[in-house]
Amino acid sequence: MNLKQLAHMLALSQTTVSRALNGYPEVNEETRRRVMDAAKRHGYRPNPSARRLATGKSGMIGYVLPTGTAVDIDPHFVEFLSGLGDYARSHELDLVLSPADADDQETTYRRIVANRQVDAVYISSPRPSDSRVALVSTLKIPFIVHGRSEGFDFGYPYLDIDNEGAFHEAARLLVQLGHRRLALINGDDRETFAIHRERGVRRALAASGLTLGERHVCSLVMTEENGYRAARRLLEASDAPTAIACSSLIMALGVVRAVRDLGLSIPGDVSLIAHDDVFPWLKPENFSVPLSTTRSSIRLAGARVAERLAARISGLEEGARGEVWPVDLVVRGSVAGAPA
Amino acid sequence: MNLKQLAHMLALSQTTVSRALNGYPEVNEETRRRVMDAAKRHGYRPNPSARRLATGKSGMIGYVLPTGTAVDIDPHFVEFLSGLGDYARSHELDLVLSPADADDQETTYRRIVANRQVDAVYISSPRPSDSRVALVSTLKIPFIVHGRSEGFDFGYPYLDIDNEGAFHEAARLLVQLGHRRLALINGDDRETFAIHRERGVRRALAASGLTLGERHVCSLVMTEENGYRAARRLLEASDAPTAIACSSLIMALGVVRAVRDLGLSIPGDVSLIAHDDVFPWLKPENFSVPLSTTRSSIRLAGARVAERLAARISGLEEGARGEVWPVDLVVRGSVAGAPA
DNA sequence: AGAGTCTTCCAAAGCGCTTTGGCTCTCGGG
DNA sequence: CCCGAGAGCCAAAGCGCTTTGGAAGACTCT
Repeated sequence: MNLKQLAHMLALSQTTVSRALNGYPEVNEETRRRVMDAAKRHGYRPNPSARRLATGKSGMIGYVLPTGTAVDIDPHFVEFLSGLGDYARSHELDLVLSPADADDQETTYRRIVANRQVDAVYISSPRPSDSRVALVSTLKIPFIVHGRSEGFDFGYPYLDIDNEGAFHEAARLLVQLGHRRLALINGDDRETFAIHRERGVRRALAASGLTLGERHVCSLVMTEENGYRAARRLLEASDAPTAIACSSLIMALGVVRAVRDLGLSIPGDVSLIAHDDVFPWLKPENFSVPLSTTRSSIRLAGARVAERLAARISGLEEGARGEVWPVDLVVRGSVAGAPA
Repeated sequence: MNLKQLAHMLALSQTTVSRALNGYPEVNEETRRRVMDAAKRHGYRPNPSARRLATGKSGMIGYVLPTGTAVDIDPHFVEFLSGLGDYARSHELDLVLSPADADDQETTYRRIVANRQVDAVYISSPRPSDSRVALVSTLKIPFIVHGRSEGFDFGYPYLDIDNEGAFHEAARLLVQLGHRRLALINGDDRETFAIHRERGVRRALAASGLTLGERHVCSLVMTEENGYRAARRLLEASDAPTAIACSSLIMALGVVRAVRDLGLSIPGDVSLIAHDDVFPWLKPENFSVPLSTTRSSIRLAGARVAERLAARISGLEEGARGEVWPVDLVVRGSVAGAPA
C-alpha cells in the first residue's frame, strides 16, 4: 500500500494525502480525518527510503564504532546503549552503528554525513582536541559529545559528568581521613575523562600541600587484569599508597584481588574508592568489602543524549550547550582512616 | 556530484555510467576504465538513499534491540558486536539497531522488513519455539539466529556453540574426579542455551547413575549478585554440592565471593567450572584461583554471523544451514578431586 | 551482399515520497 | 456587483539511482 494507491482510493491527490498525513495546515480537518482514518485502516506506512530521498531525513541516529582486531569495545557502551534505546524506542528513532577502522574514523564520519544516512551523530570517549569533534563541527549535522574535549576555540554541545569534581571529592575524603600517600589507577589518560579525574585528585591533594607521586598514577585500559597489575606494583613499592582511587569497577576487582594476594586488607591497609557507572551485573555494595564509589549512571546519560539529539534534529535545541552532571560520592566500607 | 553530472561530464548516459560502476558486462572495458577513473577523481559516491529506493537494498544489517526500563542489555552483546563490526567494516555494511519494547518485538520486525530498512537481520538469545524465529522465517528476508531455537517443524539458519557438549564434558570431568553432588548455576532457563547446558550436565550425571537434584539447579539472570546468592544458598544447605558448573564468568565472581564468605575454599571444598565467552576485561586465569572454563569466543561468533549474513544477502548461502561450534574445556586450578 | 549476432550504448520509465506553483471556489468588504 | 483574499485541493516536478527495452554499428557467415 503506497501513497498513490491510498490517494486513488480516497479520490484525492497524493499531495493532499501527504499533507494531511504530515499535519500541514492547508487541508480541511474533515478531509484530514478521512485520510488519517483510511491510512490507519489500511495500515499505510510511508516508505522511509522514498521519504528519505525526498526530504533528506532518515530518522536515525548515527554512531561510528571504532573496530579492529586489536580494538575492544568498551563494556560501558552497552549500558549507554540501553539508555539510548530507552529513549529512542519511544520516539521511533533507530540507531545505526557504522564500524570504522579505529585509526581512520574521519572517512566514515564524512561518509555518513555526506550520504545523509543519519540525522544526527554522537561522539563518545573524546580526547582533548579530538579530531572527530573538530570535524563534525564543520559538517552540517546535529551532534552531541558524550564527555568533553578540550582546547578548542569554539564551543560544541556535550553531556558530561563532573569527573574532576567527583575525584576531587573522593580524594578530599581520603585526605581528611589522614591519608598522605594516594594513588590513582586511571583509565587511558589520552581521554579527557581520565585527565579530569587526575586533575581532581591533584587539586584535592594540593589543597593539603600533598602531591600525587609520579609513580602513584597509572593509566591503563580498564580491565580486571590491569587493575591487578597496577595495584600490585603500587602496593609492593616501598612508598606504597594507603589509599587508592580507581577509575572503574572492573579495575577495582583486580585491585581487590591484588590486595588480597599481598595479604593486605581493605580498608585496614588500603582504602579504596572507585568510579561506578552503574552496571546491573556488578554492584559495588557486593564487593567483599562494600566499595565506596563515585557514582553516575551511564545509562541515564545515554537516554539524555538521545533526548537532546532528538531535540536538535527537530530544531528545539541549538548552539553549543554543555551539560555537566554532578556525581554522587557514596561512602561504604572500603574507606577508613590511614593506618598508623 | 551525482550520476547525472558525472554522466554529462563524460558525455555518456547515466545508464552506461551506472553499469560501468556496478560491474555490468555490457560495457566496454575501455569505457569502464574511463568512468571508474572519473568517478574516483571527482569523489563520486552514489547516494544510498536513491540507490535504496531503486533497488530496495540498504547495505545494512538489522538487529531488534529489546529495551525497557526493566530490561538490561546483556554485556555479552558488546563483544558480539565487536566481532560483527570487525567483519562489517571491511565490507561496508552498517548495523542498525531498532529499539523495541521487549514484550513486543514483532511489530518492529515487521516494520523493518516491510520498510526494507535492512537487507538481513540476526536474532540472538532465542528460546524454544521462539516467536521471532517463526515470524522472520515467514518474512522474506535473510536472517541468522545466533543460538538455537527448538520445536519447529521447519529448519532455519543458525550459528550456535555446543552448549550441551560443553557442559557435558565439564560435568563428566567433575564426576570422574569423584564428585557426586553437582550443582548448576545457570542463566535464564527460558533461553535455549541454558536448557542445553542443563541437558549436558544431566546427561553426564546420568551416565554414572547420578542425578541433578531439584534444588541443585538455579536459573537466574547472569549477574554477580545472583551468582553469589545462588552459591550461598547451595553451599549452606545440608546436601551442599562439592562441584558447581556456572554459566558465566560474571556469575562466577559471585560464586567465588560466596565460597570465601562461607570460609570454604576452591577447589578444596568446591570445584568450579564456568563458561567463558572470552571478555577482554575479565579473564578466568586471573581469578584468585584460576578458573576452569568451557570457552568459546562470542566475538568470533559475531564475525561469523556477519560473514554468513553477507553471504546470504548476496545469495551465496541459502537454506537452513545450522552450524555448531565445538567448545574447549580449559582445565585450570579451580577443579580437584571431591573432598573425602 | 544480406541476414543474423554481438557489442556497446542510450532514452525513458520507474522506485514512493515531498514540495512547488498554481487553480478553483467561497466569502466578506467596498 | 466586483475584487481580493483565503481555503482547499491538484498536477507535475523533483530527489538520484537502477533497469527495461531498444537501437546503432561492427562483425561473422553463407
